[in-house]
Amino acid sequence: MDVRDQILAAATRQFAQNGFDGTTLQTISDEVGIRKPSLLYHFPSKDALRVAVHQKMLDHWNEALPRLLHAATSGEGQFDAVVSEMVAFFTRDPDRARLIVREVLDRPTEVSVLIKSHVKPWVDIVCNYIKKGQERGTIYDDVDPEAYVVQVINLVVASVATHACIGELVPAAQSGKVHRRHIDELVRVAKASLFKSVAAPAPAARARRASR
Amino acid sequence: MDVRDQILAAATRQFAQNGFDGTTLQTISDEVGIRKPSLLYHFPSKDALRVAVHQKMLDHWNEALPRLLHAATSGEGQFDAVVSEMVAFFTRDPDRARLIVREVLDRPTEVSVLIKSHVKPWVDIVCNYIKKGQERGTIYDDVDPEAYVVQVINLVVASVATHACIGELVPAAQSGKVHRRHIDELVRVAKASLFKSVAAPAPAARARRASR
DNA sequence: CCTACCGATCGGTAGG
DNA sequence: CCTACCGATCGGTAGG
Repeated sequence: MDVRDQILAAATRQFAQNGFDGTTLQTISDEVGIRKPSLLYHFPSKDALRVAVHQKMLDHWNEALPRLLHAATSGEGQFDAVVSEMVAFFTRDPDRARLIVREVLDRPTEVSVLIKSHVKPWVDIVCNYIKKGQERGTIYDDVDPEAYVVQVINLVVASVATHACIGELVPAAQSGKVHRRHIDELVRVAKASLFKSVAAPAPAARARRASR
Repeated sequence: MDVRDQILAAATRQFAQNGFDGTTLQTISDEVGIRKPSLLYHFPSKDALRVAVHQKMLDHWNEALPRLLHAATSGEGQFDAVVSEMVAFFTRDPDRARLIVREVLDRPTEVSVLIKSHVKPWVDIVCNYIKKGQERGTIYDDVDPEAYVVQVINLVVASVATHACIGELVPAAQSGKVHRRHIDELVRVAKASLFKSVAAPAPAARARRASR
């Protein structure tokens, strides 16, 4: 891996973990194994490094989103695909979620314009899908499409970002994946508040009931 | 208002807005109208000030929670009371939500032990209520009580904390309260994914449908 | 990519 | 509650 990518990786980790103001160019340089002025040769300022970190994540996101939105086409399957891929995207590297939440808190106005240009179009697509479902009668009539989508995104990102801390309230059902219960319930809440047809409980839920 | 409270108020606002590391004792002193060493007379260190800020919020919370949990006793009413009071508590001063989210990100292990001692007992109470509802048949069988409660708390706090930024994706239905749609949908999602009986749509939802 | 160095600002102290 | 001041560290530059 070339030096520039090492710097980006270290910066991403530390910005997510300790925040932008809580991170110094010194600690990033230390992690990479170079001197501070060498870092400033690759990125002209701390702020330029921050922008580069977020640009890289945005690129990842813009590449993943269209693929999954066009992958599935049938009713409930599409919804599962979108939510599952979102969860997968963030759980694969929880620092992504933490980074977003921090940026939303630190620079709300800047993130707001970025959301309107990059996220809004995708939200609208899912909204249209929900409205069609309402006309077809498969989706609850009193769902507020825009607000619903925003809440689900909010729920997924916040859930992953805070899981390391909050997740300990929900002990693992068994060894292995610690956050399966957490994520399963998230998906269940999102679906149960959207689709009229209550499908048969998922295997995980059935197993849980059996063990009580 | 005495000086100590002024310092606490200014610190709360700035910690929530710019984070702990993004706030300096100088800017807090400036807001209060005193010199930095005078601030350090009231609070021995920056960290002591942080602890005091969080202690004050925790006191508020510990005072509000038992009152509302014992206020309502009947089925769906109790749930509404708890969620509504939670939303009210945080929207009354959104900085409270931002402060919590920041602390969860900045000091996950410390917050974790605090949650286990101060929040866990209340979560257990709500969980028992959910389990009774499941036996009685009023609550969905495949709800995972602990995970559900954690997700709802997560949703409320994150929703309020990020509303200033994310909320702009959901334009106001009309003048006045900008976030009514946002909050209404939050409560709807929480309830629709819990209670089997789908009550008549709320007035707001009916009005929204009529306007389409 | 390094050494050497800079002004500014940080949290905190001395002393009144 | 103030003035005066401190060592440490910050982001960043000069120059090679």
